[in-house]
Amino acid sequence: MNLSIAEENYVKAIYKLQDGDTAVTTNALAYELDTKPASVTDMAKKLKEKQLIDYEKYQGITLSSEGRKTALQIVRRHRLWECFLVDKLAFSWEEVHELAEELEHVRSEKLTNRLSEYLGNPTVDPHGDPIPDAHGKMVKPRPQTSLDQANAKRLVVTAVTDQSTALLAFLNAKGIGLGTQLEILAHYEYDNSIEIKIKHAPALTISEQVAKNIMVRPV
Amino acid sequence: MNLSIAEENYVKAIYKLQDGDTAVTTNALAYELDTKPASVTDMAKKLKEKQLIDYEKYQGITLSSEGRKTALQIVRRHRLWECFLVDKLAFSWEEVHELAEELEHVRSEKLTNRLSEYLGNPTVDPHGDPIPDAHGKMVKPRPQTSLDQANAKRLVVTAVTDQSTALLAFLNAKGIGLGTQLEILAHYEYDNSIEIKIKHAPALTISEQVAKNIMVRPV
DNA sequence: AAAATTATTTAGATTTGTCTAAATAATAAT
DNA sequence: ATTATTATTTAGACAAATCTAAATAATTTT
Ligand SMILES: [Mn+2]
Ligand SMILES: [Mn+2]
Ligand SMILES: [Mn+2]
Ligand SMILES: [Mn+2]
Repeated sequence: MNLSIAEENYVKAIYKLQDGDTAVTTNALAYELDTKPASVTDMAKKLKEKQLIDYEKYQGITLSSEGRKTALQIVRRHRLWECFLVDKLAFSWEEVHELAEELEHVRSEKLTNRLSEYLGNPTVDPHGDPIPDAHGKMVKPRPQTSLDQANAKRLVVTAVTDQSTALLAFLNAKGIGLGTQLEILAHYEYDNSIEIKIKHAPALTISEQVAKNIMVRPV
Repeated sequence: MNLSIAEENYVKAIYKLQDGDTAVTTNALAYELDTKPASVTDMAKKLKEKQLIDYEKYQGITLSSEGRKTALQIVRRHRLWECFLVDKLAFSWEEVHELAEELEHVRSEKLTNRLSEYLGNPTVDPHGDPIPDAHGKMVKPRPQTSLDQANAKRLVVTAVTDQSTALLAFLNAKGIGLGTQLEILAHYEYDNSIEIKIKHAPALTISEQVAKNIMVRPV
């Protein structure tokens, strides 16, 4: 099956939005891909034709098993390139998504596998997201919760769910990255902000919105 | 100026075919890009509109100075990725052109420059072709001639002009690569074939066609 | 200098991916 | 149970990149 770049982007977006077997809505997909619902409907028909998705009028979209396989390959390439950019070319984590968005469309299994090997077959990308292996298998991430719901006091950052440049740049500024260890000093119930302390740095307070997007596990 | 992948491929092909200020013909470009002359004419109008080429009906195509700048950037990216694939991912020289043909279209100066730096700012690619620097400047290659016209007896291979997989695979089989030192043992005037000797290997005879595509200089 | 050949361009279609505006379906509010 | 709102689809259009077939220009041969 030879997919265009546009088709690949749709398949990847559906994969991202599909939670379990809940169908993805036309509007959600349009918003994610920064396009119009009418365009999504058009593409849905094409992807159904190619048997990458299950789709019935007004019923939303789910990936077929073929579609899921395809999505995992694209995600694999995306995350491997992100690793390359960060580990080898010294890009920072907020710069790589956009570039990987293009690099992911170079469809060569040999290239992908060589790249993976060259990087030491990494299992997570610079944002803490798991990287599918050549067969589409991902390591099950160790149990993690968002920072706003963490019980333990001493935590380590394992991933970031919102990967917008804005949030990542904010976290950079505050010295928070993957692997950063932190301690919860206080929860303020007024706005659900959280006071945390990172080693060798003054305590700081972060908003609920930020805390929701930081994944952590007990250290 | 935001160019599509198709437009970039045209600009690069024109750059490749244009020898000095001789105009590139519609047919030559169609053949190079594996497309039809009618399509070339269509694209010529678009590229002229964008001021990347000079073009008048029936008069052929030449790059404008803007077009030349653009072409050099694409060539730079292409050749850097080829270096990456060979030097870092252990691809062999006949495999990389096709992949670089896609990677070259990721337009990020930062990525390009970081990649160059990571590779040690190479000045020639795996086929012996010079790599433009960030300003489009290339090292002037040291004087070289094709093997069929070489006078000296002891030579070193500096480049290959035909980069088809067929030729490169043939050269691999015969143990000939960039930097290979060889000695001319005989010219056979019957078919202009050449007998050569590479260190630690039996002598071999290569056809005129092969010899024409191997660039050498005296060792 | 015609005639024949080759090169190039035009005219008109097609495919892909997108859009706007209008129609219809589904869902929520009264 | 209507009505209003929201979500989705359809109809029709457009730009990009390509094609085939036909027309025209340029070049070469006789
Ligand atoms: Mn993408
Ligand atoms: Mn990522
Ligand atoms: Mn290309
Ligand atoms: Mn090359």
